[in-house]
Amino acid sequence: MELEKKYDPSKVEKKVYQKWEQAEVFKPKGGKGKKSFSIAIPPPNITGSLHLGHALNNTAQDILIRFHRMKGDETIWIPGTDHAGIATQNVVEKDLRKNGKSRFDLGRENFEKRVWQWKDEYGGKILDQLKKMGCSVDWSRLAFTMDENYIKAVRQTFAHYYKKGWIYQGERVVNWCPRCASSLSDLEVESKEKAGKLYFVKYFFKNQKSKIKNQNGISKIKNAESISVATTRPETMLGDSAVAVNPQDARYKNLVGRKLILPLAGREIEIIANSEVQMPFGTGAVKITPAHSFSDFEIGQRHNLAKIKVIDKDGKMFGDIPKKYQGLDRFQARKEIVKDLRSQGFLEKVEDYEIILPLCSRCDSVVEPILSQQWFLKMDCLKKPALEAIKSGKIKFYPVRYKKICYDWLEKAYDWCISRQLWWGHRLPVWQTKSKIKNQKSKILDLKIENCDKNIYVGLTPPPGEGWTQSEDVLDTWFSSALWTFVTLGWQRPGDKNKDLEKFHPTSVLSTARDIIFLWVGRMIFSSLELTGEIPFRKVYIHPIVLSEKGQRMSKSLGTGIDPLDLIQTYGADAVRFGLMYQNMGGQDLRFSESHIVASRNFCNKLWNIARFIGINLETSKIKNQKSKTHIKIQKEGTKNDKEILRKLAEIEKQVAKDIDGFRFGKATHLLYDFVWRDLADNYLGQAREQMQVEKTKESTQAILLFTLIKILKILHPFMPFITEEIWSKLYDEGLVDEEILAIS
RNA sequence: GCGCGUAUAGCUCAGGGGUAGAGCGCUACGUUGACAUCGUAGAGGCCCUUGGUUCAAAUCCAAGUACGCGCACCA
Repeated sequence: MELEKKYDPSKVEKKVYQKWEQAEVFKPKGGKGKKSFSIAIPPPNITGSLHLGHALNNTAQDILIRFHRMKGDETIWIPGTDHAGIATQNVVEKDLRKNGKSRFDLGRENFEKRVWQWKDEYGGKILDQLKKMGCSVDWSRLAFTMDENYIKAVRQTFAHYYKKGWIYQGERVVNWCPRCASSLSDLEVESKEKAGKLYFVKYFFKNQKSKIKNQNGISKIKNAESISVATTRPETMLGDSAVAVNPQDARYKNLVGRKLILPLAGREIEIIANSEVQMPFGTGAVKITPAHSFSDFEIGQRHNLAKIKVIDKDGKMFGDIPKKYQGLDRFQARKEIVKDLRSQGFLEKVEDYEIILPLCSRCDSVVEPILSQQWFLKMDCLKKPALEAIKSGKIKFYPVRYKKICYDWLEKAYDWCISRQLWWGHRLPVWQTKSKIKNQKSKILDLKIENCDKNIYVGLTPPPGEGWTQSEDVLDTWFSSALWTFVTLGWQRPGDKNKDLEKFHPTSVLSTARDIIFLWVGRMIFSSLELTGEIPFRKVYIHPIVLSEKGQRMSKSLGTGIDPLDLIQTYGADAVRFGLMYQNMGGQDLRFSESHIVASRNFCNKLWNIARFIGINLETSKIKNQKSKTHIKIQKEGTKNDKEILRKLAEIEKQVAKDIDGFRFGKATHLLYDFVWRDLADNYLGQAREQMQVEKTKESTQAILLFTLIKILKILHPFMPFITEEIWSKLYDEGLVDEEILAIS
């Protein structure tokens, strides 16, 4: 067997991948008594290209898949991409802006077309990257969260919830991003601390009204009877409908019920008692703005206060407010209002204060709590079985600490705002009509439920008849990705592919990063349990997040990102895979160091040269004619060295299998590295050289060398599939192994 | 504020109750040897701090410090 002196991945990888594809080795192979093993890939967003985190995650999954496939399990790994509503919309808008255009210039329909173009381009790139990584996914089952059947499944799900009465429409305060012009879920909001101010504003009692109105100077109203409130957001005061104090607060006890005149606006508001007010904070009196604050909304509900909107969806002041503030940007308005409060004597003092700014996780704009009409999904009934599945251990977490994190979130999750005011995504399957419905009980054919209610129709297809308009809103992107494991396996899809669902669901493993435990993992669990009656996966593997060597987040804009494709080009896919796993020791983060990729590249070459050494020293003609090529009589005849290497080899095989099973990829690669380099190359190869000089031990040593090579290729294959397959093919060409393709041997 | 994670060589990290380990980097030497993507030799460590357990602690326990992450409506 002749091998070139150096292993050159660029000559091998493409060829090998094509060979696998042609032989259809990635498709599940059934058989009697076969266990099934399945993974649905966390579908990458179509926003751009894959980063090192994806490379790590996909390598981990490919190791699992290849390991089980070689074990003889019926194995499937489903690839796909996520339409990623708000994220994708934003990148496409950004792209448009380069040409000075906005989505409004295109209009909704053309904008959607544009995003589909984007999807074709970038979705394709992402899939190509999976190939370059060597991922053994079943391409015949490629999925996208906006495939035709996926759309149908999403609508079916919406209708299902709606029928159960778990979806409702309501006017609530939601996180609103003025730039994205959409509502956001809590999980899409990031909090950042920032230096700000705390403004102390005097609200005067009603009987002082005339005095205030005639007021020009500060001195005159100084003695007027007033109550002081502290706020970080004075611009919202125009929407105040009360001032709240703690009923326990001796300072204000007697003032409850008194009327105040709202500064600048001149409206009358009341002092109310609320036990949630923290007495030590500020002045102990807090202004209540039900339309622009989550907590104030709650208080407002309880006290039946007016919800006065003063900030519009574009972030500008509007509504029933003094003319001079109309149309002002919210931050400009704050300046103006503070100025006016000061000049009119309402501003008592200003203190420095660290405020927590809510920011849009997609575009970094300051999020505005705004009262608006949205759709919600009730969590009460959905979360119970999910909690049970986690608690009971039906779903296991690796590392185990994430179990509690997921459980705690789910336990206190409240109703999920599922509507978004975007153009890209699954439009709500809700139609409304202004005209009176003649036949209130008109049956809905495709759902067979009576879902006409308040002129609302919910169904898979538009309702019969004229005058219906579909909701402009789209669903939160996680509403659809929550269905990923079972929709990709054919849930609600007619035809014979539904066998997949039976065979492969629940999936075996979900491998993902910790930052989407809430967004995705939790929601998959309750969605799957409700819709299929099954858990979506048995094990959840949470892999470390890949940081730069300095500990920063990998990010293109920071210049800290590393393109896995560049690494693959330099070092080869196997080296990138092995190097990433070598660093994956199970911590919550991983500081990526290229030195380990270098080491892995060298390791590949080491392996190559071990094979070369063995190839040179084998008398292939002899072995070829043996019935079983790896059959060797080592037990009795072996030297001390032989026994030692074979014992270690057996140990490694066992240990690596255990480690893969327990998601200890780092440990497995360390073991393999040390065995191959130290025990095999450094020690045994030298010993073997000597043993082969002696006629008595020559033949058995050759047999052991071949046996060890074959074994180690198999053990290493899930980690470094290309080089092992290439060496294997050389062995096959020489007639040293029976099976043609290592990946399924 | 609450919770979680991490702390070992210049860097990235293993290990683990009893002489401190790897890769990368660095220094010196070495190509007839499967491999210079290699080999041999070497420099380089209060194993975060303080207590506790122990014959013995880098390791186990507790507290502290630093850094990172997550959650939380304190206006």
